[in-house]
Amino acid sequence: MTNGIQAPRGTKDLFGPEFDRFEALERLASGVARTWGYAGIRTPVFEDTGLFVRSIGEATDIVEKEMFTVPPREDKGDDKSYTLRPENTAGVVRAYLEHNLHKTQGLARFFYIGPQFRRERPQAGRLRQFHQMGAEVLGLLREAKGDQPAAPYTAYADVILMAAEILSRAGLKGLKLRYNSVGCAKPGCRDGYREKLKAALSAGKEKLCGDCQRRIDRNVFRVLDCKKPNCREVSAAVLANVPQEFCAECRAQMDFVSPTVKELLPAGVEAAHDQFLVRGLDYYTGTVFEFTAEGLGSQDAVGGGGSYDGLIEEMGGPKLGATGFALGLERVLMSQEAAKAASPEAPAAGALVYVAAAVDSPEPYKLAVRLRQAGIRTDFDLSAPARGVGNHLKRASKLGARLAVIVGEDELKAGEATVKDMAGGEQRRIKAADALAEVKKTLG
RNA sequence: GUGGAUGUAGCUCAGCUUGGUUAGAGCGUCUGACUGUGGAUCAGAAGGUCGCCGGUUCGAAUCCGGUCAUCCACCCCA
Repeated sequence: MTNGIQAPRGTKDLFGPEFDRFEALERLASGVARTWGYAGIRTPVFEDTGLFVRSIGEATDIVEKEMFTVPPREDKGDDKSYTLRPENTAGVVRAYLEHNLHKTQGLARFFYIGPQFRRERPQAGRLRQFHQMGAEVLGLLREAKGDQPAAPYTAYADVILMAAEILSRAGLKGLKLRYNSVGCAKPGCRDGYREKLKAALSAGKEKLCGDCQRRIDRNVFRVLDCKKPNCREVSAAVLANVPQEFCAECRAQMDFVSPTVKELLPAGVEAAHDQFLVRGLDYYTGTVFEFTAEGLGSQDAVGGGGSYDGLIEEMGGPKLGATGFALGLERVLMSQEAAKAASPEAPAAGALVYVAAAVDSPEPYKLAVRLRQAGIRTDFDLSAPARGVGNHLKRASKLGARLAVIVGEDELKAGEATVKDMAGGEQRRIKAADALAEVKKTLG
């Protein structure tokens, strides 16, 4: 067909077996998100242009040259400029604030699935309308306030592990997780490192490509991301001499996330700290990450994300942290097909188990992740390091949990866990190692 | 696009007619009673630019003007 109308450049029609695979992946992703205790959200496909400029950043490639923008219609007295969303985090944060969720639930966990739009030159794995599945944890208290303690770093690991779970269940081969810290906006953190990088890279400026020479002033970190061999050589030398230097909190975040994620990642997913990893959006702080897989050509990232502890405040909200990820569904499908993987079954939405951390330790969280990885819908409180048992049971009952698995100081010392039936109230102590089997048996 | 109504705490609303101490209630949230056991009850706490801008006034949530937003009906439409 050469003379008629065709789908716009960079878009595609989805039908037949492709539609079925797409739908199966959507079901898998939302099924996993639900077993991890995340609730769904759909935000508008377009938003005020300013929302993206403010969140993603004025000097980013996305905002500078890749947005589909509908200009204002001044003749109709309309001075609003709208833009098709290039990503979904800004919309979710906007909705979180607009509906005052920081006041009604404190910590919110959402997942979304939907089309995103970027006006780039299409290539394998890069469309102008593409689809993402993502998840966000919003409302992490960064420092203690009154009788509320600061949130632990669990949430930052949680989103990585959930993304890994989806990709792994999707049957992708050669899954690799790379992570890094990009520092935060606190004085002396990212700023200090940025200046040192700038100075060091400027010294070897002539060897860098034209783009990178410009990036030194505009956005130094993107130099580390350049794929050109000369630039890589220069940045490798620079990184060897200018070690990353971030604030205590950013380091602590990484010190928790790194071992926790490595221990709990699904089998077959490799993980490595990669100081070259940066992100193309300005709102990221602290730990960032990216997943790559086989079968994708030059665009080999299937998903990525990280924390964005400054964005909620930047958008006019309170000082609360957040973290999240997004997966490119078309890329996941490409990789899935290359791996000749069959469309996997989504985990069934069974009864809810609540894991109660009554002691400040990573062990209860690890237990929760293992239950989820076994397909059991499990809720875990990411907002506090530990709570009293009564407080936890109140939450469990409000969430409608069928079972509560309590790990407190006694249990931790003994290597045990208490499994309690929320309806009848009966409970028993078991070996922590038997918890999964016990929960499975009880749920039938 | 036309007409009507409404903006007060996270939610539902009272207060406005007749301007006057520190703007209230119920629900929700958090904390405690109950230092490791939930749903009930009781007590306490947090939470507000009274949509925004201007005017009148000694004084405005309250009166006046403008503006923005939302809702309803009509028109049109998937």
